[in-house]
This record gives sequence, structure tokens and C-alpha cells, in this order.
Amino acid sequence: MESPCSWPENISDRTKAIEELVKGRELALQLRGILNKLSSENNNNDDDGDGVVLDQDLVLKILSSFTNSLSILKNGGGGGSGEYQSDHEVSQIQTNATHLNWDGRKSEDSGDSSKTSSILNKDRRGCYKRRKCSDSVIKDSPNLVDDGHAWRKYGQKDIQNAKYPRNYFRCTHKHDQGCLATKQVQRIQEDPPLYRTTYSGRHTCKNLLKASQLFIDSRDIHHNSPMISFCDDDHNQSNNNNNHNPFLSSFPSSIKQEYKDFDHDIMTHNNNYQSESSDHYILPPDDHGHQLTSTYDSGVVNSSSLSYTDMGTVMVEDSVANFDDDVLFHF
DNA sequence: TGGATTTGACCCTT
DNA sequence: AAGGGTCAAATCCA
Repeated sequence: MESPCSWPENISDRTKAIEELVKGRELALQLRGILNKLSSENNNNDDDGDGVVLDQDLVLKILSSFTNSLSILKNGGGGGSGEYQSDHEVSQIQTNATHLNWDGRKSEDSGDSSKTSSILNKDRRGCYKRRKCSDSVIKDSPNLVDDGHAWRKYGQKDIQNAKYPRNYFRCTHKHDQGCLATKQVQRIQEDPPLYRTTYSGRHTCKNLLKASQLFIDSRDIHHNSPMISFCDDDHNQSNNNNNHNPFLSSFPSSIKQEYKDFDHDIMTHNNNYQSESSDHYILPPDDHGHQLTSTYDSGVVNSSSLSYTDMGTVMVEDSVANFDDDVLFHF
């Protein structure tokens, strides 16, 4: 199957794309030269110099964009630079690819299988694809971060060379709302405990129950941030009272159930997580592309260092830094 | 009793 | 062929 997220497999097409980009960069360079000339003239006249500076800034950005694109294309595109992989447009393409791969799975029971058992009568050939190019967000965390969505575990696998099994979750609303979001959770380190959560797909479900109980951070609402805030007047109080956790009190039982029998160790750490009072929780990207936030806790931001992996995934590694106020990362 | 979890099997990608 | 992602029957649980 042709993957919409693949790079031009036709070498000549790719070469043409590079040629076009080179041409564009050359033109931008010429434009910069003209602007430089204008700038020096304007400096003599001391007249409207700011406008030229802005123009030059724009040209520099254009040049940078061309240069990045060229370098990505020449490197083959797969493990490109962060400049490329944070690109919302490409991310959206990858998401579409994911959705295409996931459609119509239930309709595959055509019954024309040659297999005899009741299970084998369900011919699942071609009914799903490994999500090779899906956009995903990887989060490494010392504890399990509840992202506010209702997940249902649908599988667990022992992974080769991995000490701990990988657990597979899909959105609870996959069937009733067609939400295609999934996530994988795997413990990757014993001491200190470290869990890797890989979010794939995007939530298209309307989680009305939870939405009504959560308060979207108004400071970020214009950016369609996935940031969910639990800020309230007894913020400090909740920090001092581990028994009061907004997640535990607000989420329906399905959320709490999610990790209940996950793994004894994992649950232990999850409980540790749940007993921490964090005002913000990291959510997977929404329909508008990659948007990550750091979590804010008692004036300490559990910030995340971002890096990029193959296939356009985003790595988020927890670290802690002190900030005076909320810090939101969007990209 | 309905929804969630477990787990073996199936199937795709590499 | 191996590894990994998903399905779905069996089982569990509130």
C-alpha cells in the first residue's frame, strides 16, 4: 500500500523537488542582496529603516526554511531534523495515513475464508496495518501520567530484548465514536523506574463527561492547547493533601481501572503518581498538530526535553526545572 | 449483566 | 522467519 507519508520514491521527482528548492533559495538570496542594498541606502537617509530590517528578517527565515528542506531531502527524509519534524503540515499527513490504515476493520468478516474454525473464519488479512508512519508522541516518565482520556487495554506483548511487557491501550470510544487514538505503555527501566508511553493517533472522541469536569487553561485556549488545568483555589491545599487528587475524584471509574491490574510494580508507581498533585497533565497532540506542554507542580515545572526520533515521533523526557510561572511548550 | 481485562492466535512488516 | 500490533473468545468484576 502506498503510504502518503513516504518521501518521493521516484528519484527524479525528488531531484526536481531539490532543484526547485535550490532555485527558491537562490531567489531568496538575491532578494536579500537587494534588501541589503536598500538597507545601506536607508541608513544614509535614516528613513524607514525598521521596515527593511523586518524584511531582511523575513528573508532570513525563508532562507532558513529552504536550507532545512534541502538538508532533509538530501538526507533522505526519514530521520530528518527537528525543524522538519515539528512541521504541522507533515504531521497532519502522517495522521491521515494512520486513519486510513485503521478504517473498516470490523467489516473484514466477509466469510469467504477457507479456514474452518470459528475463529479462523474471520479472515483478517489486510484488516490492519502496522502503523509505520503514524505520528506519535513518546513520553518517558518516572511514573505513569494519566492524560485524561479513557483507555481500554486490548493487548500485552513481551518484547524482545525488553525486560518488561508492552501494554496496548485504545481509546474507550473507539467503537462508539470512532476514536482512533491508541497508546502503548512499557516499563523501560527498573531503578529508577521509568515508563515509556507512546501515543499514536489522535482523539476524535468527545469526552463530554470529563470535559465538563476539567478546566481548560484559559491562558492557552487560543492555541488550542491540550493542556488541561486543575488549577483551583485550593491548589496549595491539594498539594498538601495527597488524598485529594483531581484525577481520582474527577475521572470515571474507567480511568482508575485502567492501571488497576496493569502490573503490580506499575500500579505501585501509578499510585505514587496519582498521589502527586499536579495541576497540569500532558496530553497527546490534538487535531491541530504537535502540542505539548510541561506539567506544573507547585511552582516547579516538570519540563520536558524534546527530541525527535525516526518516523516523526517526538520524544519527551521528563526533567524538572524551576520556573516562576507556567511554562507551555508548543511546536 | 454489561463492560473491562487477559491471553492465545492471527496477520503484517521487516 | 521473527517480531510486533491487533483481534476476539474467555474470564473477571462491579
